[in-house]
Amino acid sequence: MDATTRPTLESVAQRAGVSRQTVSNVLNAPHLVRADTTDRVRAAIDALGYRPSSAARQLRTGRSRVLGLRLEPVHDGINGAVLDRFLHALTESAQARGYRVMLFTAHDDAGEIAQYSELLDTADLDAFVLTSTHREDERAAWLAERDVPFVTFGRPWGARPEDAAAHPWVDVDGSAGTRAAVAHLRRLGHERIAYLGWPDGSDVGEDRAAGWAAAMVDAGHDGGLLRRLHARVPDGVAAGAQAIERVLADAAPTAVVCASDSLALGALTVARSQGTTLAVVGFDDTPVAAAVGLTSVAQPLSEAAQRALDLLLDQLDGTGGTRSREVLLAPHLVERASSRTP
Amino acid sequence: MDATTRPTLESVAQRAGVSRQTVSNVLNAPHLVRADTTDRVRAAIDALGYRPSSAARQLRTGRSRVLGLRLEPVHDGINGAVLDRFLHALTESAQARGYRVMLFTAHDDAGEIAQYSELLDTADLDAFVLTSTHREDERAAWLAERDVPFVTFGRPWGARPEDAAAHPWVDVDGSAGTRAAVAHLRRLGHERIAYLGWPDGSDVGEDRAAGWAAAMVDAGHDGGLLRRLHARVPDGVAAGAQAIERVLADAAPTAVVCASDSLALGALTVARSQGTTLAVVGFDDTPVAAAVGLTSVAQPLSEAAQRALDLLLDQLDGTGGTRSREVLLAPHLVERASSRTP
DNA sequence: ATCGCGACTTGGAACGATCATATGCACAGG
DNA sequence: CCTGTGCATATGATCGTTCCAAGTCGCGAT
Repeated sequence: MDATTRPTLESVAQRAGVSRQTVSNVLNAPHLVRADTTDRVRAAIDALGYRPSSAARQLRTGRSRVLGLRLEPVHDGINGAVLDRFLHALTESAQARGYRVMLFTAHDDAGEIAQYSELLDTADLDAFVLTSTHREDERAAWLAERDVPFVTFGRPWGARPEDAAAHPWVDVDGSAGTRAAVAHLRRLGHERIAYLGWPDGSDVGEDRAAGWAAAMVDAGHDGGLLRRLHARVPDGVAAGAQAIERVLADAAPTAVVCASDSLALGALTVARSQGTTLAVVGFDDTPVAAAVGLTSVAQPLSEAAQRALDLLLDQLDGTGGTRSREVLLAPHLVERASSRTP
Repeated sequence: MDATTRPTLESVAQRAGVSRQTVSNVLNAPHLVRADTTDRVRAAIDALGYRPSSAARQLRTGRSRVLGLRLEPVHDGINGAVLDRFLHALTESAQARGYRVMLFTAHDDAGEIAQYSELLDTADLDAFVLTSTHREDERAAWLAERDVPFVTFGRPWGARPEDAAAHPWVDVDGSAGTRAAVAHLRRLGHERIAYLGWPDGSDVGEDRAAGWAAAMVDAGHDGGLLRRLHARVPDGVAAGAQAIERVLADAAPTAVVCASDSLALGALTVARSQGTTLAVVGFDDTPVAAAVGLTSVAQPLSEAAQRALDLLLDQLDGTGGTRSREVLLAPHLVERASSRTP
């Protein structure tokens, strides 16, 4: 009983009166070991407080049970909270399955790829989780080329249909989110429902805008009015405020659906200061939305993280147990005071 | 040139015409190797694209160059952004020094300690960074007892003076922050400056409140008025709004300093909706503050992370180069539209 | 010419796990 | 009675690095 030395497979084996390999089998291939031997070994493991050294295992197997994720700079803390919650859920799910999350930073995609390369070479990371996918994302191609398991949180955006199945991914259906927002507002009696979205070029933005537009067309609105109800501005509270003022003056909507809580917060501020009864719906259900009573489209981040992990484990262990390699989750609307009857 | 096999010390040594150990020395103890030999070895390393296996190194040395950090659940995304930015800065600094950050989650301090134990045993983590320190924090004692290097982001709060030097820590001087806020407001001509803080029991809260109180006493205000200007409410936007209404009615302040941006946002909302010219100063300079034009006390999070890392490296390598084991950083005020002349 | 010394280099052992292969053993079939 | 089969367990080799003790080399001193 030397308290200073960590127990190893060898010392456990000695105590249980078996060999190294038998102890290893108890842990990694229990079906090979007879029940009574297993019991004796387990007792020895508990008695000594044995825990396997991941360094030794990693050296031998080439696997580390560690996932890599790039921590992006906090551009906008309002929307940044989305990734924060995803990260927390991912860490928790991974931990429950015996995996860890290791962070790294990079200033651009090329830097991220350089980090992949270094982490794979030195730390033997098992897989990566990519966020903020975008058009012509070279990161996915780089990893795929090298047969490194990975999932993206975000669809593979691209013009060609085969891009959609390029690699495993998890995403939230933004279009369904804005559609639900419109449905909610129409149920409350709103008809002229505006949309505050981002400028062209953002695929996520197009997706969210498309849901609103489709729902409005379904409701019988024609193209001319839709164009006047649709503002495209860069993300931000101030931009949202200015945009809603223009749209209010031009098209007199009674409600507005926004591509983000930032834009929605701007709209809400204007509405409240002008005493207007404009109903506002945001997107992402950030803590700010909860704080100011803003109805918002909530992404199921916890589930997204769980599913992303499943997709990874399928590639790593085969223990993920998923059917499809593409997972599109439906968001749900969190109703608060900002959406009321017109 | 076998593309399928990673280069090892051995293959580099062969190519350079030296032995394994010499290559290792070039990397870890360059002073032992003659200059021309070093050059040849370096050339071989570059030619083969050699990168040391951290698993093998870890197995031999018992060090992993990995830091552990508990990712707390996102209680309030407004203030949660503070830890988010700290984490980003920490990851970046660590990466620059050859260290990585590994995450874990836990539901309470006991769970966190269980994770320490497991991570130390299995993954040989080199050190931990603790956040959200509080009174009678058992985590620090557990780690200290086992001689595990760690730093806390947050002072060791405790009654006895010797607690302050219990272990290395980095913190931001909240008291100096609120003091600076009061000074700023007085410079603008404000005299009756209220304070929205948290209920008793939060050491961070007491610290911030103390700065305001001291500055007000310096300005010649007496205890009676101070008590009426000081509200204690749980954190949150709604709580902030209600509290400022009470204080406005009771003590008629022209400005208010808040313990958080959440409280400040509540105060600001009330001020704007009532058309009052109340000046508001928040705390933490979260992205929300920037978004809504709220003057706020900014914590130097990037520097805090850097200093925390230095304190760790001092314990690990001796390469941190710090003098003191306690680092108290001064915050600075970010002035925006919410603070104006009365 | 030999020795000693310092500067540099070398090969073996070790870290703690897993892989591949070998052995012991019980039992059934020829 | 011997052999083949299958299962449970044991043994040796290996992953790639660093530690350790011993080795080689050139060069000036004796």
